[in-house]
Amino acid sequence: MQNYEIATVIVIFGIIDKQLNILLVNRSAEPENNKWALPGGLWLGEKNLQETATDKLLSETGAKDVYLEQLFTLSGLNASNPKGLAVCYFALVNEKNVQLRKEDSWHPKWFNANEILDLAFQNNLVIERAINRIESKLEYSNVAYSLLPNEFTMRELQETYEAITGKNYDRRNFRKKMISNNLIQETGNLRKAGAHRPSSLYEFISKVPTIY
Amino acid sequence: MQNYEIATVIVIFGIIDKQLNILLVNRSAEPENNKWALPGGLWLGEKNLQETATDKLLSETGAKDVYLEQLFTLSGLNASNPKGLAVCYFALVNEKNVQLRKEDSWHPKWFNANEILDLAFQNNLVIERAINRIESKLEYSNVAYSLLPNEFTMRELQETYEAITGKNYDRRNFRKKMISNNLIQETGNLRKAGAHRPSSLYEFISKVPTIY
DNA sequence: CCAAAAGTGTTTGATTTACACCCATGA
DNA sequence: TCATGGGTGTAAATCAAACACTTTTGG
Repeated sequence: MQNYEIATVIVIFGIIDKQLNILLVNRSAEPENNKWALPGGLWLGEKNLQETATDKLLSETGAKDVYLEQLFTLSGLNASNPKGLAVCYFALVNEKNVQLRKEDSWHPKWFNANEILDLAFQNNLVIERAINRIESKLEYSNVAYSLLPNEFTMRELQETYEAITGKNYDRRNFRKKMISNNLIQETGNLRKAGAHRPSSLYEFISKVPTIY
Repeated sequence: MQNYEIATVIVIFGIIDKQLNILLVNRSAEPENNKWALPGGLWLGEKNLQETATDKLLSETGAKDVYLEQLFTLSGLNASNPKGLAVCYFALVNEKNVQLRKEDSWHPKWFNANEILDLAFQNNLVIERAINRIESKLEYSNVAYSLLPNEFTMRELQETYEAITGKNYDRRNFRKKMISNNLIQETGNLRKAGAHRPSSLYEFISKVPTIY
């Protein structure tokens, strides 16, 4: 008789070159050996689920205090064991703070979210749902804080939003909307960056995840 | 060493006397013996999770083909076993079609969602999240189909919405919004119900759950 | 003809969209 | 002084909210 096999799986998002990217690992073990897959690990029941996912995220990226939200739970994680469960999460990290584990035999690597190949398990489904979720939370929540540095320009914020939704926004309207949202505020600092007017820097008013 | 204990738990909503109600059972077993709790059962890994929840819903209410959506998964289901997981669902049923199991020693019973007592496990949290989820889906999805009969009046639809959100709507604006939503259509039938103008009957155009 | 609920349209305000010019800086 | 990106305001359109009278029926 087979035993329960419970895994946490994380869709880790980052923005690279103004594009939404996802961190994948190349499996060096059966099943699905040598296929690209979402990072994850077995849940042993020693910690709670959220902590397990947090730990996995930390070990994979070095990222702490980032947005991490549960997506859903899938059964049939693994075709060879019907008693498999995958508890799926998604996380948003500032790619600049990420240290990938070069020595890792699983070769973690960023992939453009719009060009994801055929992944192991049901990972493509998980990614699709993760992207839907982040898009729907973008407008009314502060999720994006976790993708950006503490201070950022309005343009960087806009580019982050555009990377996620794939849409382009009018600069003036975007600014008005963001400010009227009461999610961000000016820090009072300026950033000089070349032969043009310096830009004001903003920060998120709250960095506490809002879960619905 | 303790073993994994994985349960599915369901928040079953119905409208009774124009109020949002939730089906609870009175536990007749340890742990939390004699406390009210959400219905649920152990997942044995024989079927997938959704089917397990569907089966539980059927056995508890007799309801089939209803809206059933996964909410989230909690660890620490059960204080005595850290390896416990609760995969939580919520379902919407038309209370008129429900047959509670009178002979059941767990005495299933409807409770007004606004007057829920102190429940076993983390069930109060689960209910809170379930109510949030249903409210946020109400406006843009067809979830309500599952709470209503196939044909219903505009007023019944409005009362259903009001029961869930706790708000009152203007009849004229509500009607306009519902029709412009493209979720419902007139069936062409009328219902005569007393000394007043008969009401048109409506139906949901689609009864396929929309999951985001 | 009266009581009861169903059905309907318009006006107002709020929100969202579209759109173009001036500002501060470095080279 | 010029090129570059940063910053701002207004008009039009759309959407949401407020609001009251007429219709159909049964008794």
